[in-house]
Amino acid sequence: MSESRAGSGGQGRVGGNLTWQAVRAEAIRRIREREWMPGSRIPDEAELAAELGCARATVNRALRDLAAEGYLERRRKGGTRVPETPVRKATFEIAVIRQDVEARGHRHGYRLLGDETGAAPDEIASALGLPKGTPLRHVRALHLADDAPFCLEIRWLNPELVPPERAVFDALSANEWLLRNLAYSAGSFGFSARTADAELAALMACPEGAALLAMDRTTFMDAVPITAATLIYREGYRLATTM
Amino acid sequence: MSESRAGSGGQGRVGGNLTWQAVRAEAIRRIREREWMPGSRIPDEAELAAELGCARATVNRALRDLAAEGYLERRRKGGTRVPETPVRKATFEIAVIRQDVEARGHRHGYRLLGDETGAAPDEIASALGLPKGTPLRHVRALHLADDAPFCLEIRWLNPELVPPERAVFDALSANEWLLRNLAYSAGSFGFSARTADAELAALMACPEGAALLAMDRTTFMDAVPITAATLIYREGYRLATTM
DNA sequence: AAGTGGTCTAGACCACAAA
DNA sequence: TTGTGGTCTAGACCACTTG
Repeated sequence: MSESRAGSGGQGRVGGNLTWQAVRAEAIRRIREREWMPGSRIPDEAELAAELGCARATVNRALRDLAAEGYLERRRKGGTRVPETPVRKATFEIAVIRQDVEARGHRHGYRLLGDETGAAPDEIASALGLPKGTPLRHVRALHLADDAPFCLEIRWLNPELVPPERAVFDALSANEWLLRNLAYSAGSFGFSARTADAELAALMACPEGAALLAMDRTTFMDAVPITAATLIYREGYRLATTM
Repeated sequence: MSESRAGSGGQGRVGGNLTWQAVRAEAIRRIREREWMPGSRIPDEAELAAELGCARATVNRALRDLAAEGYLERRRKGGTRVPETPVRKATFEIAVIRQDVEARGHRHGYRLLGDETGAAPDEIASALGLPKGTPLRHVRALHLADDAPFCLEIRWLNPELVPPERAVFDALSANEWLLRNLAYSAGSFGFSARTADAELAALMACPEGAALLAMDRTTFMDAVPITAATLIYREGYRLATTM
């Protein structure tokens, strides 16, 4: 999705060569001004290249980028179409919690709450594709921002990949250890809202009944489960990104 | 990033040519196995191309893809590095609410709750970069899934771009009208949790005090504000994606 | 069967930022 | 200044899918 978007001066011609950003901009213009109607097929790459006066590869780069952003749909032999109702894509940056805290101008603190290995709850095991009752390492920790609770980290770990002897989370959080030591290859995550029960309220220093943002993730390395985690953020937390 | 990830049989050689996916896979392997250490610089494109036996453009495509995913950091003249603490990127698909409902196997329903134009609250005006008191169109609507409340849409609209005469939201939601009619070029969005007050509880048919997931967005077309919106989802809603 | 996008190559020039 | 990534070109072959 359109990285630097720099080019020679920004866009347009460079002595006769159109940049892919310029092609992209022209395509967006045509979509926005209904020159290319929703649902209709647009000219193929070779045609556009000839019309715009650039190489087909340049057109390809631009249209591929737009397809990744949801502006276009492309299929071999089927051609390129403007979607009836576009599904726009937005990118989130999943940073380490410590960095998140520091980026907000706070001092990061960390407290390990618990770390034991035992049979995983059924829902966790199934989310990781493991048989019921598989032993997993269960870690709970609290991240602080200027000494105030910021994020509760609740996690189940594959003990074979993250053995208690090798990976100690007294000072460095599992969140950070994993990101540094295990490059995951696949996974999923989601957002939901959760009501603070008495225990949560005590931990997060918020009123019982408060609404907290929860983010859950599962990650795998080549189909081998690494971890299932839930991160519960302090009251009022907002996770944001730009498009 | 990394679209189809197909290639000739998946990856690897095609009679002597490495695909960019194969180069990508090899790079990930070297990162994961610490052949390329975190923080260190990796060989430049020309070197890798020679080593792997492919064109530099192929290496470029692979490494550019990895950089977009957060696996690598690239800078001109600075070379390509493995980040100390990677910031992984994940992509969300922002679909029309109706499609979201239907994708979950429900029948979508819609009820317009209100539509008036008046001075915007200060916080809304400032989020859109408008002077205090700018008149905006204020629309509220409820989306239903099988007749049960699914999502409350609260929105402020730029009346010049979305005039009440031209854009009527009796049957088609503003959500869908906008996506169909105004391609936005920039914006931001965020997630947070919100407690249901009495009014919200009544609208969403949930207990007062329930935790609801809220998503807020602002969108612009070439720096011209289009809309600021808050979508409040039913209790228990989870917005998910994969990486 | 054939059309369209997906990708590779080899060579070239340029922009940017580090040395 | 100069090394490294960013991009363009022209030509080629291939893969997927639709007719």
